[in-house]
Amino acid sequence: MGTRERKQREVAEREQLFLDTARELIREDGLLNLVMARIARECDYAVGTLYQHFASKEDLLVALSTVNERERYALFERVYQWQAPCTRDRFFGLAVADMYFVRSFPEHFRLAQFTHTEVVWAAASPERRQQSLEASYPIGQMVAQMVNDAVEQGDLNLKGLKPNELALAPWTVTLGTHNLVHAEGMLEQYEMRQPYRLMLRHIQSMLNGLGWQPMFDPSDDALLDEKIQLVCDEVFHDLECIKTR
Amino acid sequence: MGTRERKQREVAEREQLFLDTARELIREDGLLNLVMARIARECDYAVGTLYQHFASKEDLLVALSTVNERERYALFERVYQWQAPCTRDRFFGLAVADMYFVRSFPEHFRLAQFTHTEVVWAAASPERRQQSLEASYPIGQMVAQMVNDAVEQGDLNLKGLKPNELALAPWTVTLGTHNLVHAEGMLEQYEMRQPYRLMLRHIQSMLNGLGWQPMFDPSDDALLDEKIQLVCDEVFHDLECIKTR
DNA sequence: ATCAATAAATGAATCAGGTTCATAATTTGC
DNA sequence: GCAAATTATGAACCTGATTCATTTATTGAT
Repeated sequence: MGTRERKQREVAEREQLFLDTARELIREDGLLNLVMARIARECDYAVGTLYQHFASKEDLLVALSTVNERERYALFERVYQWQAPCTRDRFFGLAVADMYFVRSFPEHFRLAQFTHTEVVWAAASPERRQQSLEASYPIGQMVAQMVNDAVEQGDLNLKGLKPNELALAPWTVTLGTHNLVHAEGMLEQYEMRQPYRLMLRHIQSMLNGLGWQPMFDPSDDALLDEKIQLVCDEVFHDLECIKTR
Repeated sequence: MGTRERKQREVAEREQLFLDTARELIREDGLLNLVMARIARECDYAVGTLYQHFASKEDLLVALSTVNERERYALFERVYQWQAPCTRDRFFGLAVADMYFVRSFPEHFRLAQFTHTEVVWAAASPERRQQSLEASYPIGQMVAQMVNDAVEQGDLNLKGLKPNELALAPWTVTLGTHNLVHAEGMLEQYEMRQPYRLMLRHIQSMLNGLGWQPMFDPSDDALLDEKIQLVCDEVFHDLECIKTR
């Protein structure tokens, strides 16, 4: 009989329900206002049941971040599979994918930030931490592979860096941008609009600086639009196109 | 009589004591373990007295972040005053200054991140928020001025960007790096060592990408050392030189 | 179908820490 | 030296995470 596995499936479904509800509550009230009892109540379960799934609030947050990370992987994977003729366009696609990701999971950036704090990280169960790392690891591998592809095509010279070390450069640009976008009052102060469009432009400047061929004129707004559109059309045709201005 | 102003000074001194103690406690136990009662106890005051200075825990954190920000301004200011012959070296000095800053205030990055969260930001008093913005504003002005200087010298072309928009590029690189360095288990996973040295190299690549003259060969380790050393010697001679490897 | 054993669910009780506020101590003005 | 005003105090209150004794449901054997 499949009683045992039905049971397991039910448990897994409930866990997903808890996580989905938590994400929704975070979206509504913010990460810092998330209340465990509220999650349980919304799902019509007792707090104790919630704690049967998650060792602590931190444990739940790491689990949630892991789910998001898998979703991110899925988006990056689509770019990875994209048979673009130009290695640079393909890599640039990752930055665009990142924008699709934040649109769907606007709270992920802050959440990931939070879960990777020592205290929080330590308060999650070892299994959760393991799963979290396992979820983000392949992203790094994929990115490294795309860098390697470019090197093989002769479009890029590592100049002594490891693929991941080179990829760190654009990574910091996206991360830093998320950081600023989420910082209340920060960009407003300097009257910076369209931070994400600026991000894409700066990514292009960065790729220029890394010597990734062919060079790109970052001041050519129309060309940037074109490159963004290319990714939207060829990789994310089923999703509503992102807007950068 | 100077009774009134003596009183004011005493109050200001106590506020500083609270803030210094808070910073120390955060350094010891981490931001998330900061306990208001503990701050008061360490300073031999009652909690109520602490709350006479700060409207809430968040208010205290914003105040602390502001103090740090002023310190950062002081470091940047030194770079700004530096009469370097090369506008690019001078701008690069800001990134080096940032490293001096994180060395002295290792928890500032996370703190600033936290205080600029909507909930926290909203829970601080309007005056604190105002002061916080006022503390970071001149940094932006200074950076923008350095960009303008470079444009005037003919070392840089804004290509349609405002000075702050251009400066955003290296800013995101530093911010993203802090982010990753503070993310438990993240860089370790990809075996990335010397993240801050990589940061400086990537900053140089970014400046190349932005077309800031003269160009720099980012693969030249000795040259990078030289540029770092230059800033340490000419701007921060009184401080122990930072190490990037 | 019934019963004992086992597993799972429950939510009241416990505990930690932020915040308040009535009371006590101190300072001020006269 | 005294009343009023100011400031300091910390016990009490409140919210929310976590636990665990009790209740309820499931399983397996007869």
